[in-house]
Amino acid sequence: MPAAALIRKLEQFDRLSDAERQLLEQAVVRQRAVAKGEDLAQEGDRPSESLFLITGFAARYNLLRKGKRQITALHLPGDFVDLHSFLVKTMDHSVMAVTACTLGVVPHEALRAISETQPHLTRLLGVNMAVDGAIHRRWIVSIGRQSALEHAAHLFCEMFLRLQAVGLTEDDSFKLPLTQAELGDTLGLSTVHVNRVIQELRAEGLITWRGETVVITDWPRLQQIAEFDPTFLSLRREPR
Amino acid sequence: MPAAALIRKLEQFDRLSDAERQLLEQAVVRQRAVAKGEDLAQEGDRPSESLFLITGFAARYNLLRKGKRQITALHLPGDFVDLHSFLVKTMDHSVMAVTACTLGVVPHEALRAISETQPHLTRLLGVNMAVDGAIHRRWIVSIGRQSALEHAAHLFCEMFLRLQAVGLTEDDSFKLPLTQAELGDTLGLSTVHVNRVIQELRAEGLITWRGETVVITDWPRLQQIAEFDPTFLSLRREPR
DNA sequence: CGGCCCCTTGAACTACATCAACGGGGGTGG
DNA sequence: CCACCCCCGTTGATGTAGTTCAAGGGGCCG
Repeated sequence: MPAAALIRKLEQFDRLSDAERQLLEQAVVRQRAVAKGEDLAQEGDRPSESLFLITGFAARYNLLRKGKRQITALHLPGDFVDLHSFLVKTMDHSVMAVTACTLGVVPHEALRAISETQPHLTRLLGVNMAVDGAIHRRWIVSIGRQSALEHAAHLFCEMFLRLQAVGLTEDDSFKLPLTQAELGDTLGLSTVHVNRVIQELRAEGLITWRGETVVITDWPRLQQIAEFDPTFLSLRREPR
Repeated sequence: MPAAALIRKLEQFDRLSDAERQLLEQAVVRQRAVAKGEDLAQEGDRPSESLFLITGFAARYNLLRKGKRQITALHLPGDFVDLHSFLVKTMDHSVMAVTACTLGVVPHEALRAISETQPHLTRLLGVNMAVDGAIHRRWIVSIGRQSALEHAAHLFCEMFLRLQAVGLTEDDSFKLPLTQAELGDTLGLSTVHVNRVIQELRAEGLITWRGETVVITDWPRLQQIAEFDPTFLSLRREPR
């Protein structure tokens, strides 16, 4: 069932019919494995297929002169990493495998076929893109107007809820397979400062983070510091 | 022809048939005028219609505790300000009229009808959302990893090309009806620093900006400083 | 004529960046 | 199996881009 992760993700937004589930299964023509650190796609590419994560973590990023890097999205199982490439044709960013990943491959022809005959499924893929956009906007707010501590707190809240929605949390903990340098490129901070912010979150008793395991030890206060409001994730199932 | 601005915008991406143009005209059930400074929509709303700009400038924004504001998108004639509300139901941000605006009102029922029977038009609305997302990502890169000067330069490049695409530039100049405070909320900077950055752009001979009129006096260098690559705007017409 | 906005300038402050260095753990090659 | 080394987290010291506070002046609207 290579499409299982994708189906679970879309079912966060609305119920799928059996027929729709079956169509999604058929749309996944093969799987692809990518090693940690490899690129799944690169800026400037004009791919003929879109990819979603079955297992692993991936990140969209852009590079600037002087080697600065900004990560613009983090993706986890069930997420499309480049659904938009079906519509906008040329990639405006690269995508890297943060951990080893397995991916489901959906040809653009299959997406086009869905868009021609499956309005409801098409809308759900649209919801998917819209939620990506909502997350992007919330990141803009965090980078633009919150302190490093608040911003980091917000990211932990977001990752917790997104992982919980796909069954990848355990009680108050989850796996976060990012280095502090990668987290810096996500938050727009230097590695050194990320380290200090993490230590402050720990010292305040808000989280622990050893190895890959994050434990949220004071959710209410973390949420309050981050000014986290989960609405933007659209994690409620309703008719669409 | 209340839908004219919208039609022109969608035709940036691909040709429309006469039938499609007519459907868009019918989808606009009325117009709405909003005074400068008023909100067109507010965070938490669950609107039953989407709005696009016929004339004027609008901005999406979020407020934080302590009154900090971040603008997450600037919109100009032809742009939907809340197309996603059709799919995600509840607004995760507010929208304000930066200038007096006239808006086209498209009921969600009309969008649903289009999604049921007009796959090509539906894809073009999807392109619209995807480009919004691409702009969001580029803003994340600018806020996160570029200096205030580079970021401001990038915004001027972006606004110039987007306005040019809808015929609102004249040679190298365009109207930018933003105050420096609003620009600060867009760039994630204080008003004072915006003022200094603008002065530096002027001193370097890159732009002039008096009243509402911006003139780009050295496009190549402005683009180079900003690391501006127009690809993310998808301003090429191709089959979708 | 009065009162706001809005732009502008100066001065002091601070959050975060940069530079430099070290220790531990895990993988790799000899 | 051991040794090396590189990546990753951590800490200290210093530098700086951007913030904050304060104040004045010009234009436009009531």
